[in-house]
Amino acid sequence: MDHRCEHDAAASVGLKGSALAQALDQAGSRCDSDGQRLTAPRRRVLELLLGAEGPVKAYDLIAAFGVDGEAAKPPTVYRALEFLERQGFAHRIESLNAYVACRLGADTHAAAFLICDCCGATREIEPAGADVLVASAGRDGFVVTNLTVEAHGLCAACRAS
Amino acid sequence: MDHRCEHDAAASVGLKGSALAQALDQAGSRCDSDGQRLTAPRRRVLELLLGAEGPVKAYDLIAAFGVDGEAAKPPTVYRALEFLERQGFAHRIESLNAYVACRLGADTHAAAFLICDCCGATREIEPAGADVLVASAGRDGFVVTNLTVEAHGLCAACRAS
DNA sequence: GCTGGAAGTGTTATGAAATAACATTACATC
DNA sequence: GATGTAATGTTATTTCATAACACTTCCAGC
Ligand SMILES: [Zn+2]
Ligand SMILES: [Zn+2]
Ligand SMILES: [Zn+2]
Ligand SMILES: [Zn+2]
Repeated sequence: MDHRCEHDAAASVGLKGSALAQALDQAGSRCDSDGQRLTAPRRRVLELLLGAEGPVKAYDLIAAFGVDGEAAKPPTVYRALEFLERQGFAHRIESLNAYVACRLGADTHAAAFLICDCCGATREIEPAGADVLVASAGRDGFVVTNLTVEAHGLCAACRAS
Repeated sequence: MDHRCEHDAAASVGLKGSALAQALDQAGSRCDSDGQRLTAPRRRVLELLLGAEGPVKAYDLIAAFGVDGEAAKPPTVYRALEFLERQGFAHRIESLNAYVACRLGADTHAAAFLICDCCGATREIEPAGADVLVASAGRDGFVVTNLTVEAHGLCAACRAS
């Protein structure tokens, strides 16, 4: 789980400037049409996630929350994260105790991640094979409402070295 | 995640008596042939997991550790859990912060769980579709060493009510 | 059998992650 | 502008997990 090598974490680059503003506006629009409110703290946490280069710990969000360097109170951030997750704007990565902005857009969806245990790079992927599992569960009468897949391993860069 | 209904958690029944003893002996044998040691604390934690009816929290293991009702120290149990997971005798369920004995036997393997958010029943299943995902990751140069799938939803019993 | 190193354990203390509980404020609807 | 709901602010606490270091057990090689 920790970085055990000297590689650049080739994680998805965080959004900046107008790209960031645009992504936030998009989120705002989707909230509007869904009857949801992208309030200030929610927007701020999403901004931090979108701007980050990889998964972010809750307490790092808490520390970075205030524009003036002032920390937030934990519930402020945890509530925002809960909302963002519910709306499909963010995912929690259970095996890291960390959070990422969704990079696949669209609605709430099964989340799948490839997590390099060497450099820490984390990539959200289409959950290939998820339909098979959901169908298999359905045959037993189990209805899946939420599915998470977390694959740990080594990325191409770290394997090469 | 909490029990929100009055159903019996139709979880896998915990092992007792000779079945439990046999399972522990089997684990011991497998450790022997693998050059591993199923020491007393490891064996005790595995015993607690095998005897439980579902996922168990680490601090519940800590509290139940002493046969005389005396609690263990956290590192004792966490180390044992780490070992049991490494050997494939137990799994950590990330989305519950809880641990279960592996019910599929055999070696270390991808773990998949169906978790009923209503009654709490948790079932380990064969990770259908996992091969597809691993193959897909492999095409990108990512080698999966460890895969976890956690599906939340409603079990047949809870859906029926 | 002694011995040296590795693996495992005991113990104390601390750190990290998340939530409970309750007061207060914003917001839409009537 | 009254009313109810959703969201936020704030304090405190709970839950989960690990760091650090001393001590013991085990086994291989002498
Ligand atoms: Zn996503
Ligand atoms: Zn890597
Ligand atoms: Zn298993
Ligand atoms: Zn159920």
